[in-house]
Parts: sequence; structure tokens; C-alpha cells
Amino acid sequence: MPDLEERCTSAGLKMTGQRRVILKVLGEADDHPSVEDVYDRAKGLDSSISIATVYRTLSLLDELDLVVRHEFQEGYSRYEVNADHHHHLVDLETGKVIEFQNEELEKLKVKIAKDLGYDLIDHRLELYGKKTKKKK
Amino acid sequence: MPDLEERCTSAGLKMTGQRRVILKVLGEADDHPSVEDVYDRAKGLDSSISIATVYRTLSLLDELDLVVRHEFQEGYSRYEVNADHHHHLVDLETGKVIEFQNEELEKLKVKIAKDLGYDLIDHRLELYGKKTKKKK
DNA sequence: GTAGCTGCAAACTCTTTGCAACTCT
DNA sequence: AGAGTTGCAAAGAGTTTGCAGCTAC
Repeated sequence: MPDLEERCTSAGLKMTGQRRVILKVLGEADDHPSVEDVYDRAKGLDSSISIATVYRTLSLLDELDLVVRHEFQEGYSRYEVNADHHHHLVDLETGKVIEFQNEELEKLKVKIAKDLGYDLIDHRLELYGKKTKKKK
Repeated sequence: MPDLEERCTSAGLKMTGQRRVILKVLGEADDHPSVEDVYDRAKGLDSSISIATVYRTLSLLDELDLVVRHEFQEGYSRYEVNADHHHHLVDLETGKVIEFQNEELEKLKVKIAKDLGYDLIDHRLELYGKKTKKKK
């Protein structure tokens, strides 16, 4: 698959220094960074970058589907790159996000929507849990 | 089941005129009103009520689990009373919210969390769809 | 009487935007 | 050259909060 920069330029975006930095940060992220996270990491590479640019760039990338915006129950957005289809389990004790996939679940969702008379366009499933404590 | 007012007083809340109005509005709501919605309906009964009170009251009710707060992908909260356990399908064309339950889904969620080593504390499932168009 | 509640306005958080300067192509 | 992009600061939306006065108990 072509890299992020290439996909941006072929979508007609100009490749500025700031965008290169933000794309680098995103390309290296293996977590689900908030705008603030992306901003902080980007500033490490180019301290002149502004948070408005980070917001604008992430919005663009979201529109181009190069990035997926999530809103967990935290009051702000987090972004994810290269998101193959999956869902999230949020660890309530650490805030860590665990990804999972489940075939059965996919089928069930489509079926539920269909039974209600709808075509499924989008969906959101998040689990919130705590690590199972083993008995001593 | 005892009514909302009763449940509030027995939780130690003072029963003020404003709260009575807000509880009446909530008791009569069979939809998923936003804070603004509750505020507007409450003003119809007592025009002196302030939106700060609505926010404060809804927060209290949420803490007492007398109400469930939802954040669909709209940028604000909606509330729901007497929520027996169910999920939502949001009609992307009309904004209408359809409720559904599904036993199979419940079991599957618990199983997924367990397989990942977690106890499921909370979860969120929303489907977003459009009405299936029948062929002519 | 007093702890709790209220309205008001100011403050806060996250996000978007107008504008003048700048920069890819 | 010119459209697109940027930083800055101001503005927006939704929500919370400090405070002085009021009210249920």
C-alpha cells in the first residue's frame, strides 16, 4: 500500500513541512493519539507547528479516510491510522485500548440492522472493562 | 417501581420546584432528549428555570443511575429515563433513534471480554443506518 | 437555622475559523 | 502567479462553576 504522504498528494493536498511532520508522527503511532498527543509529538520534530494546523490536518485526513476518528467516553477525539476493521476494549484502570475483531459480531450487527429494516452504514462498539483478577 | 421524585428524595435530594419540573419532563419523555430539549420543555412549565440547573440536575440523576447519559456522534449528550438494557440504531436520514435488544449480542460481548482477560463493566453499541429501499 | 439549591455570569475545554502572511506547485 | 496552507488570536459550542441570595427540611 502507498504510504500516507503519497496518498495525500494524490488526493490533491500540498505537501508542506508541517504536513510531512504530522504524517510522520501518525505513521509511527501504534496507539490512539488525541489531537493534543499528535501536537506534542509533532512539536518535538518542528516546534513551530500550531495546534490549529494539527486540527485542520486531522480533519482532512479523516475526510479522506486515511485516519479514523474515535470518540470514546472522554470528551475529546482520538485518531487511529491504518485501521483495519476492529473494535476496542478500553481498560478502565489504565485507559489502555485493546483492539479486537470478531466475525460472529460482524454478522450479527448486519443481521440486527436488516431485521429492523435498515442498511447498516456505520457502527460503533466499545467495551469497557477491568482485568479479571485471578483467585489466589 | 417508585417514581422518580420518590427515588430522588430517598437518595437525600431536596425536592425543589425546579427539580419537580425537570423530573416531570423526564418522566414524560419517551425519546432521548438533549439538555437543551429538557431545558426547553421545562421552561414551558416554569419559565424561570435556568439551564445551569438542568445541567446540574441531569448530572445528579446520572450519578444516581436514574437516568442514562448517551453521547452519540453529535457533540452533545442526550439523556434517557427508565432505560432497561438495550442498544440504539440511529437513522442517519432522520436522526431518529430506534431501540433494540438482542440476547445473542449480550452473550457475545461478555465472551469477547472474557477471552481478552477482562471483566466487562460497561459497553456501548450503536448502529448507524439508512432505511432499506425496496426495489420498485 | 442551615445545608443544599438556584440563577446569573464568568470560566473552561475542545474545536473551528477569519485573516494576513507565506509557500508549494 | 495563485490557490492552498499556516500561525495567531478570536470565536463557538457545550458544559461547569463561583458566588450571593433563596428555600426545603
